[in-house]
Amino acid sequence: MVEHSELPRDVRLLHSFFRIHRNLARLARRTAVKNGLSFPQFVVLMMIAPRKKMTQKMIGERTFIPKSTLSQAVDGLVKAGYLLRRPVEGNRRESELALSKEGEAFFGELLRQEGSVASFFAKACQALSDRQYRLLLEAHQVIAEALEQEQGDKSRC
Amino acid sequence: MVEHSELPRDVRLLHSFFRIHRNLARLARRTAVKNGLSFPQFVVLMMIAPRKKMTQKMIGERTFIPKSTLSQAVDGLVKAGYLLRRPVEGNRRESELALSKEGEAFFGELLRQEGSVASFFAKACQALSDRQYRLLLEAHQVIAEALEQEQGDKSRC
DNA sequence: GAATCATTGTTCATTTTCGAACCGTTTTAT
DNA sequence: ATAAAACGGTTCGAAAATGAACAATGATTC
Repeated sequence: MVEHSELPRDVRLLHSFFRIHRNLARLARRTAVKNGLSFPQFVVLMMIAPRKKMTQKMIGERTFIPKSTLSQAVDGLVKAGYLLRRPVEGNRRESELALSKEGEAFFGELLRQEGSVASFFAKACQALSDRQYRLLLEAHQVIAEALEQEQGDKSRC
Repeated sequence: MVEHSELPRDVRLLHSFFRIHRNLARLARRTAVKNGLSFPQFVVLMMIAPRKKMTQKMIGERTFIPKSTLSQAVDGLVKAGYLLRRPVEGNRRESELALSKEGEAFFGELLRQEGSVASFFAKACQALSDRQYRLLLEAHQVIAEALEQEQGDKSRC
């Protein structure tokens, strides 16, 4: 194992997230494929599920999925009957996407499957104390905001 | 904005990581492409940089990059002169990969560029207190271990 | 109100990634 | 010692993801 403590703080933070990142990607992809979804499709459902409806534009802004990819992913989900697509009222340019009954059932079931990403996070969750959990979410919030700003920072920390 | 606090703890944790995940993927990909690397190639360098040398097998185990993808990524890096490849001593099956002088310089420079993933994490880093930073790494360690075990958990938390 | 510009989403050609079959090497079993 | 199985890595065809050009709509300016 590499001696991470020798690395600068920022690089170490990057590595820490990278490790989770790779695991998340691996587990999410596995869950998606097992259920006949592409990875972007999984991301779209993940994003829309708690809100029930969103515009395609909004999904693009939040997920950073390139719009050509997004367009195709959404198209597949609509054809599969998991999403309902219609133009936004009073704006024929944007599309509004809503989770269908079938989509809701499908995705709920998918997350509940043994071996799904969610099941692993359930386990991870149990390994954290309440306090750890709360502080983790707070820290993530701060970090996400930093990553979503326009410019990075050259100075080390 | 969705009312995340209504979601179960595990799903909320998943969403929290997902947000960082998408940002990390976006920024890392941007940094990679800007420097003529594919995403897996970036991951390989990221992994090998602090250790200087690793076997290809080891990289595969830690990154979860499919071996066909990994093989091609490594091949490109070798051809570009960033990695040195030779069979492991006493085992003609595995290959040992080492960062070349050029590779080290290249990757170091890449991380230092304005707008690189690392620069964004430097900024994020500054937004955290020492205590937050320490607790974050601890929590990540616990979570990564849970994700890397064989089986997930069906029960909620 | 016509012309120009910006925005949202789609299409399509290209590039990237992946899984399956495969090859050579090492290990295990008999 | 030989056969069989396991392993690490590569190759190659198929599938997925991407960027660039485009079409349709909406906003802005003169």
